[in-house]
Amino acid sequence: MTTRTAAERREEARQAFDAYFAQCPSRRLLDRLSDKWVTLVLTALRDGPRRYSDLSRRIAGVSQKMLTQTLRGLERDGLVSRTLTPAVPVRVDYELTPLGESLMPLVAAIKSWAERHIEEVEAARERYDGARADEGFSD
Amino acid sequence: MTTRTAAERREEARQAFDAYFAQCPSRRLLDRLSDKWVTLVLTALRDGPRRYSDLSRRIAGVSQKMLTQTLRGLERDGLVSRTLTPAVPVRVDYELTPLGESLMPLVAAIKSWAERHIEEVEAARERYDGARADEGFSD
DNA sequence: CCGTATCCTCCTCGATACTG
DNA sequence: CAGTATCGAGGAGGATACGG
Repeated sequence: MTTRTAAERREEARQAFDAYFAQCPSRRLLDRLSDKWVTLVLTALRDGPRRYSDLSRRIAGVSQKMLTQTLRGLERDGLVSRTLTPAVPVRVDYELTPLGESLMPLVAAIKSWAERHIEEVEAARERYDGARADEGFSD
Repeated sequence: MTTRTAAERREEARQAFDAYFAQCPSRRLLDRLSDKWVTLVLTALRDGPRRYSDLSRRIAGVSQKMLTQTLRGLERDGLVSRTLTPAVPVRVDYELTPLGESLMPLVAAIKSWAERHIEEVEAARERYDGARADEGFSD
């Protein structure tokens, strides 16, 4: 039996792997942090609560959709808390939770590595691109 | 005078911000690490050099395209080195550079935070989703 | 064995318009 | 002020086929 082709078996393996991979804690964390707006929002909240409109102004170029979506995600994950003050007009404040705070050292660590090593990376990149250019493409 | 609309000014701001943001070292690092395959490749190389075909087997579900693309990127950034042995058939080995090695503690730190706090995140998530469900959507 | 080139499909994100 | 709803463009990534 096994009328499955190699392609089919591969496909199954991929799906099983995806399912497993989606559960991986480090992966979930990286997926969160890698989001373009997440670290910016977290950083904007570092010094205390901020209003929605405040965040929207401080974080240049963010659309309403992405800001809301990002905040919702962070709230859902318990990294940020949302406080609604029912007045007219309404007032909404966002703030880091203790869990969110505990993440900040990690952000700092990333920042630190990047600052210490970015020049090496840039240099490597130029070497690499330079080498490519040499090996003649010339059309 | 500025005949620019608010939308136009916003667009300019966004582009300027994008350009600035793209330069940010932490961002570049996060963008690299967040790539689905990067951490897997780095981890697969942790214990020494590996052949291309070896990596392709160890990393379930990766396509040739993505594996090559990932390795090229890492090589370009100086995190991984590529050694070609001209035989028939060819043999290619990949290995972490010292720069690449220096990144591993960071990966470990992420792994560690995730493992320590993932349950809090999951719990928060269930609370959040549960609360949503309560506030009656019932269409 | 180690790739590159092409096509094609999701899926994310921004723009826009509307609501409590 | 603080969102939600909808739509369309663009890019990332997989399948497939071919080259050194």
